[in-house]
Amino acid sequence: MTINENTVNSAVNKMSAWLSGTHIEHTSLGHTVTHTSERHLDTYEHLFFEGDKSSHVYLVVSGVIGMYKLLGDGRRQISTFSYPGDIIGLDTIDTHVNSGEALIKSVVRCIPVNAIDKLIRTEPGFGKALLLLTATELAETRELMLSLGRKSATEKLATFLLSIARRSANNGQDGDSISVPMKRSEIADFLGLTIETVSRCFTKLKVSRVIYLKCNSKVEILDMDKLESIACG
Amino acid sequence: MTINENTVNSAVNKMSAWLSGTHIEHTSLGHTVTHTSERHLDTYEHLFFEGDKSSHVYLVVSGVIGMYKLLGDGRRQISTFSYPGDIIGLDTIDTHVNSGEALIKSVVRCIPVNAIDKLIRTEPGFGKALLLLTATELAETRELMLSLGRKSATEKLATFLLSIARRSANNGQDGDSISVPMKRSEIADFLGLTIETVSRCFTKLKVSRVIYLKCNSKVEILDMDKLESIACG
DNA sequence: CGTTCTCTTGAGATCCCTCAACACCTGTGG
DNA sequence: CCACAGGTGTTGAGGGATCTCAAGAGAACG
Repeated sequence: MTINENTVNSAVNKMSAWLSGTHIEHTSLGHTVTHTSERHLDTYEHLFFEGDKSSHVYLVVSGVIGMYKLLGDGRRQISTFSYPGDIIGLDTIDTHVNSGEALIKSVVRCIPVNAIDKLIRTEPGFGKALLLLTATELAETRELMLSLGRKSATEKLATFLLSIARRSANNGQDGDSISVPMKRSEIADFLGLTIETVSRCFTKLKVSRVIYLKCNSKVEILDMDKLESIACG
Repeated sequence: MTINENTVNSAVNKMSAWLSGTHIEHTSLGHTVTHTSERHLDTYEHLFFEGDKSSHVYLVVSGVIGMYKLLGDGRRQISTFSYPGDIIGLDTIDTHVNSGEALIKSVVRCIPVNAIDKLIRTEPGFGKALLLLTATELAETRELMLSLGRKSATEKLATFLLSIARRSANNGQDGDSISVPMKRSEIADFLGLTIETVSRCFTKLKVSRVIYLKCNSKVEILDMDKLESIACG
């Protein structure tokens, strides 16, 4: 078996199918899958908190979930934003190591962990697909570390906007006109900056005609080459 | 199956046994396992570079391997240090996303990826153990992001020393007298700082009697409570 | 006993943070 | 319709943590 990007995409698709039940109906696991349920979250509502026992894995159906950790004095680091199709809880062994909060109204499908265990034992390829997804998430997280540890504020923001643009393009949407559903404070906590610095960097990119802001949550990328060269230093 | 820290430790042990062959001898996979080989690395020798096709997964036998990424202008971010017992390549799908370099003379066992695939298909529990390891590594990486993004220089160094101390204690060694096998420049590239700042923070911890330096690679922790309170902000 | 590499320390520069004021938007109630 | 309040984003001024540049101290090695 050759493993490449297509394999991963296929794993993502199959995974979504498995977890939302379309795959499973035809198997002996139909019973288990009827136990999955949807959960609707309002803006700022939490899916779970750091330290909670982990009972489920979640498939994001719509909206955006932010995963974060806090320091004692309130400093926050958002480790990832989870979009529709993403799976939440792959970093979880026994208890949640992050808190998960809906940034906007969101819907998730809840899969009990014992259902996951059962799928691993009984569905050929499921465990492998889960492993590929987790490996991909690990690789992405380490890419982020490069941003956090070694890039300047503007480089961080450019990198962030590019990652959203690429995600958009991968989903068949326009990669040049992107939607940024999170607030400045959430971007700041993701990039290890303050809201003021994020705002100033947006202004800098605006003034240099690299981006155009239709509104605070709609960014048009005017000069993709320049954005990429800023992002890579 | 309840998943907790013991499960993970057991997974690590079993994984090491599987990959070094002691488990496998008794199975039909003895043939495959004879294809694993050891590789000896000198200080600064690379195991692989970012972008290389990934042919193997590696089990660290001795020494320390640093995994890192570079920006175009030479800025470096080390994403993890791999110690004996650790597995390298869990973040890898098709090509390596990091470069792997030996920080000191090291030995690794090389397991071809197709052998991994075979083990997943034939050894019950192997895929699950691999998934647990990858999930643990993801959780640890996200913990690091909190350090990188939100902690001060001294807090970062304290956190780093603590993590080494905990690893030592877990291996049955003295957690108060730890070995720091990496240079200042490697610590700096791991914590997102400069060597000068790392040096100054060492001095600060020394002067405030939290640690004592026998030599540059041997740190004695004099006040564990204080070190922990510094690390958590 | 030089040479080289690493680490430490100091002085000044820089980037980002802090604090503060204000602009903008939205919803609410008079 | 306007006044007002609360949330969010922008901009400015000043300060501080870390970086840069530079010099020198230690350690390792032939």
